[in-house]
Amino acid sequence: MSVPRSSPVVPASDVQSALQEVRDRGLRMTAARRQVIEALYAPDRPVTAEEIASGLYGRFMPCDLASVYRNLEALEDLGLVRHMHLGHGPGLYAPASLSHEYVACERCGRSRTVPADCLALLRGVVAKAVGYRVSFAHLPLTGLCPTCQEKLHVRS
Amino acid sequence: MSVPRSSPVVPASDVQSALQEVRDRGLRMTAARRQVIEALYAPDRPVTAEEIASGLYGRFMPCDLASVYRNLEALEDLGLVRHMHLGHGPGLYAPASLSHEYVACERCGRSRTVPADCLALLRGVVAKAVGYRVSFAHLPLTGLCPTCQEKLHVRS
DNA sequence: ATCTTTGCAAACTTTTTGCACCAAT
DNA sequence: ATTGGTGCAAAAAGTTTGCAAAGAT
Repeated sequence: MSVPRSSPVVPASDVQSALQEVRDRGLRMTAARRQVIEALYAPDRPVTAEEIASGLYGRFMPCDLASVYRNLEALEDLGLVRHMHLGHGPGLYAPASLSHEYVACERCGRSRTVPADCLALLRGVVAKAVGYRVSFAHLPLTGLCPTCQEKLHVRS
Repeated sequence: MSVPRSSPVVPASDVQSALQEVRDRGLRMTAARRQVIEALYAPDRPVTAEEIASGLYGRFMPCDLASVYRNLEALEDLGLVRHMHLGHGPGLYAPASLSHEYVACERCGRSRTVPADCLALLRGVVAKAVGYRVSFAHLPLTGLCPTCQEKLHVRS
């Protein structure tokens, strides 16, 4: 026991197993690296490198932005982290262990997860139509969320 | 009668009507603006601002990159142009009049168009599953093209 | 003559890289 | 004692902005 660590909201097993995985793969466990990992698992949403570097609004110790990027790349190589782009603005990083994909609203930015069976259906439709095997991880689906559809009077 | 213009490959009507539209909307027809418009319509694929500024590999007169960006923004405001992102790298611009969307291969970069009925099907699936009204214009679908699937031995 | 638009240069944003020092193993 | 990782600073890469001069109307 004795886990007097930073964030109380974190699903401990995920963070812990990520930390373990990193050590097992022979990477050194430094302060910066731990902050990056914990910051990634703390919120329930993808975060920017800048947010991680700044300590996620006081929840963690800040560390250098370059180190954050280098760590994110290392973690991505290990398959623990993935990133996505929403067009303009910085890239968004999330634990790869979260097996779902996202739809993001182009207007308000709110994103939600897409159930796996829906993703499978989408892949089937595209595969049949054009033969591509589509993924929704690096460039997530985007569109208008129900709320913004109302605000913009989008019909049906 | 007397159309000694730059590109012979262009579907003339589109370029011409775009040029007309711009004039009709009260924008001045400058050399730089014409180059941007013609360069957008010339190739059968989305192009980068840099490509346009450089004269599209000798096909058009080069012009300043800042002017290209300003013109692209103006044309986008007019609804004549749209742009999309493929993650890393520069944005890609295309005439908005082309009513189709794209799937891009994450590995080789090759992109092809997605038939409208397939897009409608995709929208239906997502709308039913999560209520979002998805678009594929700003962030196109990405995945692996059939060729790259083979090369990577992706099953089925 | 007016007032957009241009080209150039500089700023800005996001990400990468070089390097000397530090610290995990 | 190694050598991987860190912080800092500078460089890239893509895009935006300020401004005086050029040019379309």
